[in-house]
Amino acid sequence: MDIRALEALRAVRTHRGVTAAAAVLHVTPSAVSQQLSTLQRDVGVQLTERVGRGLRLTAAGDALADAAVDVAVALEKARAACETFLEHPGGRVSVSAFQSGAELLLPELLTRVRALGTIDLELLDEDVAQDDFVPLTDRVDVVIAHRPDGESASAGWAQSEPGRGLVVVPLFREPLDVAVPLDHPLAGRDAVRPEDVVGEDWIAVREGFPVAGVLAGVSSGTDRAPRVSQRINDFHVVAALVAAGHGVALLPRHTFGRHPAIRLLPLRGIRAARRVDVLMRRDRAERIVVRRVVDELIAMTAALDRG
Amino acid sequence: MDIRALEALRAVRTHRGVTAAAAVLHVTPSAVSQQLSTLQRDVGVQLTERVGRGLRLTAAGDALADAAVDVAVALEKARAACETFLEHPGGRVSVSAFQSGAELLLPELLTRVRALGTIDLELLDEDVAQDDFVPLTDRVDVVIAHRPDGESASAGWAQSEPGRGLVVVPLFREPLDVAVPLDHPLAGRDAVRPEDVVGEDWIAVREGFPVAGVLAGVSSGTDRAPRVSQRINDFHVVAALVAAGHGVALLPRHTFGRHPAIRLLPLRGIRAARRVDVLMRRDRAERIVVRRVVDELIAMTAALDRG
DNA sequence: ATCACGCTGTAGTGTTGCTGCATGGACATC
DNA sequence: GATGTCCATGCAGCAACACTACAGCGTGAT
Repeated sequence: MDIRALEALRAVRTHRGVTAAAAVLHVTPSAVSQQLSTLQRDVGVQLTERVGRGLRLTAAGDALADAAVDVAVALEKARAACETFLEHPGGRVSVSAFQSGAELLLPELLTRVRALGTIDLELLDEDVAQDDFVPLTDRVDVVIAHRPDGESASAGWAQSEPGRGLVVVPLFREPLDVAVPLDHPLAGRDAVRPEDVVGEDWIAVREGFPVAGVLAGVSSGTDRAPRVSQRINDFHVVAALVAAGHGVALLPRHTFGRHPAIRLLPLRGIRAARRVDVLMRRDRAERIVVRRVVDELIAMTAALDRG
Repeated sequence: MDIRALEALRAVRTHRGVTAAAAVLHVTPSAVSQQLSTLQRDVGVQLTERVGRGLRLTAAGDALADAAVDVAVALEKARAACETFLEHPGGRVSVSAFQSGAELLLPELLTRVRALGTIDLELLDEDVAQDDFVPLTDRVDVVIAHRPDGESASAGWAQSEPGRGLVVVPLFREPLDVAVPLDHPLAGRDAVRPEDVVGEDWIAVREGFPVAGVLAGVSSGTDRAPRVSQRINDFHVVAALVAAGHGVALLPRHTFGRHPAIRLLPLRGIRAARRVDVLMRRDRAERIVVRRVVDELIAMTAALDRG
């Protein structure tokens, strides 16, 4: 029973296919396919089944993939057991964050981790759809992700059920405020209610991306649906559009609270917020250096609302 | 980090040397040595150190070996997870027992396991010194071993501390009675006391073998040491010698209670007994078929004194 | 009907891990 | 103090394994 084959099985599950799995494992699909077949021959049970032109794990394959997580965790614990005898646990840790989270967190994180000494961080900004955060954990040690407030962590992140190989560490809750230009009629207000702003032209994020659904909550207290005039993912572009008077938008408070050309108005009456979490593969989370990095993130965000 | 290398590390620890480890792994010492060096290069910590002309694990190596046990257990759990989807979990299970235990248990065990169906047993009788039962678990799935009564399991079996990779399942406690020939002056008694028999000529087992120390307990209540005239390990030879009037001996009650030519006299006043345990490597114990076999052993001996 | 996509075999190749043997250090014996 | 034995380790050679490249085939989309 080969470790690499178990790894391949996990990858096929999370990425729903041999080809995608092969990509993250940096091998050809043929190699993954062969690993699966040898694994299958070894255990004597059907592990995968064709569905359409794709592939899916059987119940046995699913169980084995779950067990494979424990194997990977045990292996990483073994490595960690040795690292405790090293005076300077070094190594490379990759961290990815969605765009605005990266802006808010990564500079200070890099400063703090540099101060720790021997860990060298590899920062990435990955702007992906909501469903693609979890697969990212196969390529990146620490994934900083966000999701709409209100969902439970296990509902927000697929495969976060215990044993499924995902560790979720909540960092903070960040309110989403209504951004208006400085010369907007509401700009002088301390806060707004949904009915105050539901009639505006809205600039939203693309469908499928995190917090896209939050805007729908604005209309929940009213009888109208918000009118979305633009769909822009980059919050800085959104802010520039708002500043220029092309509409209003929901923007994260901590990242854009000090923007000079727009005004952020808290929403009263509904919970408009996103939650920022750290996602990790359970085995990666065992690495001491990874733990250190996450500890820094927790310390950095301790002052923020943990909600 | 290779599984086989971790396995090699464990073997080097239990067998105290590269050569002995290589023997149980069915490879050359050179291969084991190379596995250790690649493992060492991988983790970056010294794992072994020369001591005399031999080799010993460092603290780091010891910790890694402990962690390696968990890896092996996780791997075996993975295999077991697949086997639950198999309707007939089959496979080979090897069982070894010390000589008299084998005589008492193995015939019925074989009958019972045959009745279960697809498991094929590989029986072995291994008469080894007390310290050599634990290393046996590397070659045999289920080791039936015995030890003097009164010792705790962790004292009796090296490496049985939690995490050390050994599972101990107590089976039963078997009294050791004084065997005398039928025409012996004491043969009519229901029981004897140490002072009754301490002056006899004793036939004992060789030093270092299980229950060798129990005879010393006979003299504890008296001021004399028992006179050992012969040292014979095979209980049937011992019984024949006793029957021929060449001395008395301590023999296990359940195995020799019905011997026609000797009489077994319970010892009053001291606890003269041995304990029979099942020893397994933790990873081997995870196999479903191994569990089945052990369950049969437990059921077979349920009627005996579990002490 | 054609194309595109995805998984799976097969042949070829590069790497890996093992064996066999020689070396050097450590303990025991004479 | 010299010799022999035992044990771990390095090196060369070899065999087995795992991956890549490519072709084939089934499925779904255009």
